[in-house]
Amino acid sequence: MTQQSRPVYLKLRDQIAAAIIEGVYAEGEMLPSVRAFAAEQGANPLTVAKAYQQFQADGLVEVQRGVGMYVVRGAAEKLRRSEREQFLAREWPELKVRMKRLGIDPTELLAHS
Amino acid sequence: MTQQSRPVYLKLRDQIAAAIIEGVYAEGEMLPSVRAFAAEQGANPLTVAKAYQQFQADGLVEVQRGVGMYVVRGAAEKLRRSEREQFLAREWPELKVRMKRLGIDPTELLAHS
DNA sequence: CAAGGTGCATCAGTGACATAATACAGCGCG
DNA sequence: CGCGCTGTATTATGTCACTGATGCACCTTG
Repeated sequence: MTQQSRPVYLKLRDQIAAAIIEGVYAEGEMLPSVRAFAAEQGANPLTVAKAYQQFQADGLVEVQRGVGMYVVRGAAEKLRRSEREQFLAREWPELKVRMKRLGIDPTELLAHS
Repeated sequence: MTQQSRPVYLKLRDQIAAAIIEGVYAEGEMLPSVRAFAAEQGANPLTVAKAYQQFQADGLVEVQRGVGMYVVRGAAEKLRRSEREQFLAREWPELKVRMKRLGIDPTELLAHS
């Protein structure tokens, strides 16, 4: 049967993204080192590095070799915008279809807030 | 960068589940044979069989050896209920948190219907 | 310079996934 | 019965994402 568990590096990636957006890792500040974060999360440093890499590629964090990775100014808002766009374009459409198929009314769900 | 492509057998499984709920494969009727469906989808018969297996295990389809797999009566509603429950319990909570973080107002999305 | 911290490149191992080639057991129909 | 269709069990192979261990280059600090 196997399973389909979300890869660790993606979980970490989402977790970090949320932290950046919410200001836990404020702009201009340093991200936890790959080793520190790995130890904290019980993961492998390389796996953490893989999660960090995407932010670096997107220009959301800057690497100072031998020092660490810093959150770029405007990263939080930039990240929020791109994630928002991704969500609306990719996930929401099929999500809406699926909810309709399951007989779920989105407006009803908001009442339980 | 790798990918994160959903396994084929899970895609097929979702596709079939949707078809059952929507009545494309009506109750009492026969599902496409593993070979036929495999040829149609460009997949391997074994992969299709793997997708079918879950429905069989959940008692949603019945196997008549040498004949084919039939959709059990009440399968559509049963499937809808279980999927609905899954969605509300597992996906929606974190989805709600995530939407809030991204500054997305669910009510706004309904306007685009 | 020496020590300890950073990220990162390289190589390797593991397991899920998909495909393939057969073979078998059961059923329907001519 | 014989043919063709069902699902399924078996075995094998190949691929690839994921994870991990090791070592290196770079920086800061004392």
